Amino acid sequence: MYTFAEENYIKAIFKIAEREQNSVGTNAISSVMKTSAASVSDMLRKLSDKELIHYEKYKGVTLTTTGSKLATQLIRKHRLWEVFLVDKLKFRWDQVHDIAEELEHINSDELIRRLDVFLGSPKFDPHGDPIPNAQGKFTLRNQVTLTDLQIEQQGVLVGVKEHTTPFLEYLNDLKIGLGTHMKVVKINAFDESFTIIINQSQKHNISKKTAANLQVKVVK
Amino acid sequence: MYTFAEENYIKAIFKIAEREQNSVGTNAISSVMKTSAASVSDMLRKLSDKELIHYEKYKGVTLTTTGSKLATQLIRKHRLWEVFLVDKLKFRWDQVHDIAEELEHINSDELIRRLDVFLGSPKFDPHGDPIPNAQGKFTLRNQVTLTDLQIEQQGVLVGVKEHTTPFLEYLNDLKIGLGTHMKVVKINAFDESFTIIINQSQKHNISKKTAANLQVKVVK
DNA sequence: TATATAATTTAGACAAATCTAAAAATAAAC
DNA sequence: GTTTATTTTTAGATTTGTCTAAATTATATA
Repeated sequence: MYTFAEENYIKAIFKIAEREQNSVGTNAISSVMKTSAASVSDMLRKLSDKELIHYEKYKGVTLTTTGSKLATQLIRKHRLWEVFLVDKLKFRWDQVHDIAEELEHINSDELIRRLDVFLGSPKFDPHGDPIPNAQGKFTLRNQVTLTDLQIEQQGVLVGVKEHTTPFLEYLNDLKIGLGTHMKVVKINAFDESFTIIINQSQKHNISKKTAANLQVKVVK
Repeated sequence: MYTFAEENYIKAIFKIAEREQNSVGTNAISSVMKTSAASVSDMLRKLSDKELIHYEKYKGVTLTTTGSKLATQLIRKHRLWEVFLVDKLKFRWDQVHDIAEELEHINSDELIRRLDVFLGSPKFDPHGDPIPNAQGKFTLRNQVTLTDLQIEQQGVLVGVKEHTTPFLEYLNDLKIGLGTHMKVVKINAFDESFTIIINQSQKHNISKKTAANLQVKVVK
């Protein structure tokens, strides 16, 4: 079995590799893990010894098949626990990340199998992120970020890229949540901010940065 | 906050102190924790520095108020999670101890508060052990071990002292569980074993050791 | 009570995960 | 294509939790 630290490194590597296509560098990991580059170097040697990553000094790393499976199973556990916390324990979506971060390290395949059944085998978590199945396969979905929409185009919020409490609380304040209908009515040349109408009623002005973190399914 | 190791030591000390009245010795702890006495000595110094235990070298330890609160909260968490695993995820009572042993270290008061509500604020866990409330108070119950019963006396199983899988599986095989009615029909002089009738039908012979691990509420 | 036995602590070591400071390798700039 | 800057690794320490072996203290026995 793996330590919490090892599991967290593998998750970090997976996440970085998801956006940057090529191999993952030490600095990128140290920034995600909030540790020194030296600590990362030490850990990479260990992860390589355990055959979770392919590692060549100074060349960055990629996950092995084993490492990749571990990462998707951790993500599966994290997201299933988030569904439990929101659906069953009635937490808000902005409260669940840190608790799930601990719960994902609980070690029992049977537990996750049963939790999945108990929750009705959900395909997406409370932030709209897909939950990989037991084989590590993610459900794909047609989605774009709000910034991809033109004026007068409309979408339904299906996900958020950023999971931090401040961002989610900001969306709560705006009464924006998964399922919220949004129509772009103006893109402001000066600061590239978006003026949107949510659920055919409330008008809001949101920054480009905010819009870039909203994933929507286009509707006509 | 405390490390897993520290929490496990505090739980061990609490459990030993529960049965032995006086202060708890290093060897007793090392035997429960399956570590060397030397490791225990090291840890006792740390726990004492953190004011979780009263410690005088060579004199054994007792929990401070802080230590005692920590112990009961860990027990509360452990037992609530066991209820979740059995009631909601449909695990058997012999499968839940090890998983709860991990879950009890998850750190969120709000999580436990909500879990308790979700489960309907249960007062006993799947093994019949009382669940301390948020203030650390245990519900008491009139109970004796089966060995305290005389011939022809009857009881209902309300708890088991031993939580190991082999013991609980043995009880499963005998169709003995919480709520099972049992009547002592014979105490065998030779090996002190008990002959009992369960649920007015099946007759079983169980060892004194087994009987001593069954907690019953006397019925007439 | 003196001595043997048991319990406990100390000494010294090790693995895991981290750090800072310094060295080495790679990439960027001129 | 050197030189400079950046990235990465190594060296040497530290903390936590553990170990074995040796020393010390307490308890039991004769």
